[in-house]
Amino acid sequence: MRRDSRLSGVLHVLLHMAQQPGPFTSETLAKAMDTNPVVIRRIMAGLRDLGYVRSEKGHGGGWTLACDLSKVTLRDVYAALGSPPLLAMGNRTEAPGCLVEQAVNAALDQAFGDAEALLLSRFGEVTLAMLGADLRKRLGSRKLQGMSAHHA
Amino acid sequence: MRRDSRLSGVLHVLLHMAQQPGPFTSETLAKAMDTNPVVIRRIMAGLRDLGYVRSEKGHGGGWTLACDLSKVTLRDVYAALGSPPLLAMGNRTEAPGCLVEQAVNAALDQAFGDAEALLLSRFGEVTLAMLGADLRKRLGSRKLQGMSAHHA
DNA sequence: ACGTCATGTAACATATATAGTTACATGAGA
DNA sequence: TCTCATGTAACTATATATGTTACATGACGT
Repeated sequence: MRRDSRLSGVLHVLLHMAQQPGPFTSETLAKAMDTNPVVIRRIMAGLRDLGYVRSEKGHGGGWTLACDLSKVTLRDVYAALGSPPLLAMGNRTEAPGCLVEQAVNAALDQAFGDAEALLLSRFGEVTLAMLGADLRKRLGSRKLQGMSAHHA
Repeated sequence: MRRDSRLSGVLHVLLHMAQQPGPFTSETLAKAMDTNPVVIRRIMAGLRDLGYVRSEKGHGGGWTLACDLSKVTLRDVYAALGSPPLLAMGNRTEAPGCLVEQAVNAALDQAFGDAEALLLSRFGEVTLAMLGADLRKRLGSRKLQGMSAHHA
């Protein structure tokens, strides 16, 4: 399987939602992401359970943001997904009897642990509000590009 | 499939080989690692191509170390495996047209890049000789444990 | 009440990558 | 020339993310 893209996907959804008031149906969001509504519900389930978003059934239902975007970090979102594995590599055997394997594991675990810690730390530094601000900046420069195209 | 354990596996092999003079057949090594000889040949192929080990066919053949263990780092070994993916996560789409996706990718790429760079850097700091020294230390304390058990 | 809409979820299908296994060709040495 | 060992292709097994279908649950409007 290709690499896990759920974090990327769910952030995409949240940022789309932050651009305009909701609610958004899974189908609408799925079309924007070129995927299936069930996939949306799947990756959003954890966020709903933690109260970052709300979902309503029936007419006028769908997904709504339910958190302060400046208080939720990528690390929170990652945790809401169930904290899936970060690294593609690991030890052959955990808690091996073989001393050779223990020596190898010790060295690798050190490096793996450092990398995971750094990644989580970086995730913790970025809020959804910061992502939104970056997006608005990108939207702004695109608008300017459009205008200069008009002028040209 | 569970996480890629080839680096762990090949280091295990190399450390075993460093403990006594070779050559070692794939079958011997496979038994020590509780796996299949073909798996050994597979993960050793890249190391052979780069000259870190040598392989000989026929009677008395097998695998031999062919490098200065103090000059080869985990990073070299990782590269010899073909530099497989380090991270289990990635972006949904590379080079997306959607600005939302671009904003998400930019944030994640930053974190992913940092983590990968750190991991490679850590790999580069550890030589096979250092692993061997750590192993001998572990072998030593096990021997002492055995002796104190005799005394008790 | 009833029909429609939307989520919730199970079940199944698809795709991809590692690991394990079998089979056989190649080549070295006794 | 027989045996041993590597080199490699091909196939199987397994795990996981993703895509899809089907249906139950519940909310809203008529």
